[in-house]
Amino acid sequence: MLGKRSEDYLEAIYSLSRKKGYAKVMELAESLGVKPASVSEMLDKLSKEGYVIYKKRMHVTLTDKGVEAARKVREKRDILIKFLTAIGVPEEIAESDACALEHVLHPQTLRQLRNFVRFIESSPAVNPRWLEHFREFCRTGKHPCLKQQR
Amino acid sequence: MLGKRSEDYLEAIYSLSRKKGYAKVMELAESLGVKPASVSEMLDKLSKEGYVIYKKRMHVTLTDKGVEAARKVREKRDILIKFLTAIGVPEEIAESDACALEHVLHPQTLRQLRNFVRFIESSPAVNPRWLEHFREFCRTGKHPCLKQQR
DNA sequence: AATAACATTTAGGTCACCCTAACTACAATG
DNA sequence: CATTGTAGTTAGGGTGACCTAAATGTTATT
Repeated sequence: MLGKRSEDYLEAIYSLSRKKGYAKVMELAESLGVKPASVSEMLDKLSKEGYVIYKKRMHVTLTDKGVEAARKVREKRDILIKFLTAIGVPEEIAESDACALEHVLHPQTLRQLRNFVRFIESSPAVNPRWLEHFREFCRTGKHPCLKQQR
Repeated sequence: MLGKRSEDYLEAIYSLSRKKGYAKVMELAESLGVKPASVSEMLDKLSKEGYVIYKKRMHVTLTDKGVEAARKVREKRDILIKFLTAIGVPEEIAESDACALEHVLHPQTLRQLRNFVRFIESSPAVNPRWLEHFREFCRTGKHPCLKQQR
């Protein structure tokens, strides 16, 4: 089974490939915050496991299996980013947290998050009332519906 | 710095201590899903680092430092559990996911999650309208406000 | 083509955790 | 009080992911 970190590598290869059709060791090292030696190593593993096509000193491409895996990762990540930014986490942080989160969540949990994101997105208004309220709550610490109470 | 797994150990010790005032190796192994040998080892480490008081073959207690650390973990976990169950993740799963999540989240993310939980809790109604709507959305896949549309 | 500059790989570690198997301390019971 | 069972420890390994330093292959420049 695909280790947690392997998924990150696949996703990184996927992203980098979108432009040029392949990825290089250096770029991967850079984008994963890791030394080239580690990438080299990991690529061997991924290639043995059939996720990438990789001959030493050549560039990397994903196999079909690899693409599929990478897509799944991307999809999860997107849900998480959307959710996190919706509740007011700054983009930067949302992205890196999403990265970390996607590994550990139970599919059911992910399903609910997906639901939640869809729920927000499918709301009649661009900013549903309650989301507005939430934002205000974050600013003021008070639920706007309780303003005049107490 | 306290490794991810160390936090789990501290939290487990904390929980087990609540009743009897201390924890035993076996219980910890059990509750962490790990063999006693591993616990023994970890306890040595935690004690060297000043989080627990532990003499071989005696029971374990947390130092003040240990309690503080454990409390932080518990607090994070609670927020996460509340949030996850609020969006409809089953209790069981929410608990184990919360466990995994607490390690990886940026403080800012956690802050927003905390906000979100408080927001829900401080709502005038026990079940705010939108939460009802969300539940319905989960069941039916449709946003209730759009019922008669298209 | 020779050399310099850069990209990649290899070899040999480290670190945090976990495991098994064999051992030891201890308490309980006959 | 000797025996047996249980809790805990030790020793020795293993794994995954990372690193540094020293090759080695590749490309570009003169």
